Amino acid sequence: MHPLFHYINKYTIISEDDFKVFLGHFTQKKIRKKHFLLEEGEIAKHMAFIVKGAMRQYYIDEKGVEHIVNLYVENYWAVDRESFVFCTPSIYTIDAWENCEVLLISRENTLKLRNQCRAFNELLLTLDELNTIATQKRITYSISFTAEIRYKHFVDNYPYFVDRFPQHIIASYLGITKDTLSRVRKKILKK
Amino acid sequence: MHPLFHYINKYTIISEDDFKVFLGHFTQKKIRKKHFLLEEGEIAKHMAFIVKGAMRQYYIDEKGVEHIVNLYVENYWAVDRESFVFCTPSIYTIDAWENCEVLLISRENTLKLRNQCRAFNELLLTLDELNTIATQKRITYSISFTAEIRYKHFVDNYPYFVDRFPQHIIASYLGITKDTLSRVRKKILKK
DNA sequence: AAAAAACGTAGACAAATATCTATAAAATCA
DNA sequence: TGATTTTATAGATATTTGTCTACGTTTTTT
Repeated sequence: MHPLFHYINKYTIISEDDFKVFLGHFTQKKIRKKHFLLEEGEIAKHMAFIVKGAMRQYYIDEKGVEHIVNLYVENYWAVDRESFVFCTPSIYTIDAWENCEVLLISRENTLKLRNQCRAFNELLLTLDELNTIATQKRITYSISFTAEIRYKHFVDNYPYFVDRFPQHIIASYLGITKDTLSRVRKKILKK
Repeated sequence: MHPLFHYINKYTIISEDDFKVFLGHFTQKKIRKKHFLLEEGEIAKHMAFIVKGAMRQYYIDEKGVEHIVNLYVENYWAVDRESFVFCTPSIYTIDAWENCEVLLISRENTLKLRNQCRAFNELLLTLDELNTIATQKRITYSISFTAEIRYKHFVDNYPYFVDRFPQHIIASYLGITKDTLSRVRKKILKK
């Protein structure tokens, strides 16, 4: 059975027939390590469901420093939502950290599915709801806690990111430098 | 015409009849300044649409320090989404910064409306979409920029918050202390 | 297998931010 | 009006975090 079918059934009920229609709105693609799903300045033409692999989304500042804003692995949706919805040039880059297999859906096709397929609406609602909850938490941690607590929380809640991305990526995701994360880890190990 | 009717029509199309059904799922309430919409440890029973007034949502840490995670004024929805959706005790407090008039909808009634009213689904989808975009931006700024740039960006994008909340609240929202914000402002004025 | 790139850690120092105490002005309350 | 609370700022100092350079290890590429 298709991996996306399993995935959708975690969130809503969909018949096999509806799923065929659903899947018909996606295209398959392989993205090799270090290649781009989205480059800064481009308009995000697709949402990508990650079947296999790992990706990262980052903002590059005036000094050329990358700031990781999102990490993605299997069953995540990778997209700059703002660019995708408003068709504005993205300030983000999304690239493959590992070789990836993704399913792409265009903005046009999301709108079609929203009209045709109840399950897709349910899915979108649920995903945005969960995303809203998760980002709220991330903001709360970011403004309330020290780097040490934020890192501990990250390790507890996202062990699969810790396994697949190096420390400097995780540091950036947490809004600190790799040097600071290295010190934080040293401090934790001493205890 | 009802303020909520205007509001909904910014995001989707709704007939006056449907709006009556819609509105029937809400209850009116006044919340006086410093009174609570939600207290830490409670389960969020309602989403609140703010017709008039201003509210703030904050997390209180072990030291008793308040960390402002959200600010709300007219036409904002105030809620701890996590608590509301999963019926778990909230870690947040939401209180009225000014005397408020709100429209409350229970979890039960949101689910009813989701089944009955296409416009409500559209509205939810759009709101979560916009919220996803806005929080993504907030996270990007939080991990990428200095306090000074974050504050400038805040003033440019949320002048109506600057007008209605004191500096120490805005400082907390930005994840810095009031002292730091005061210095940042001094530095900006010098230029 | 050799070369190159990426990664993690370390130390010295700089910069940003927090903490604490104090004070004065402004807003609110009684 | 007078008293109280809230708000904003300031200075001195402590703490946290960033910057930079260096080095050894691991991983990847050729």
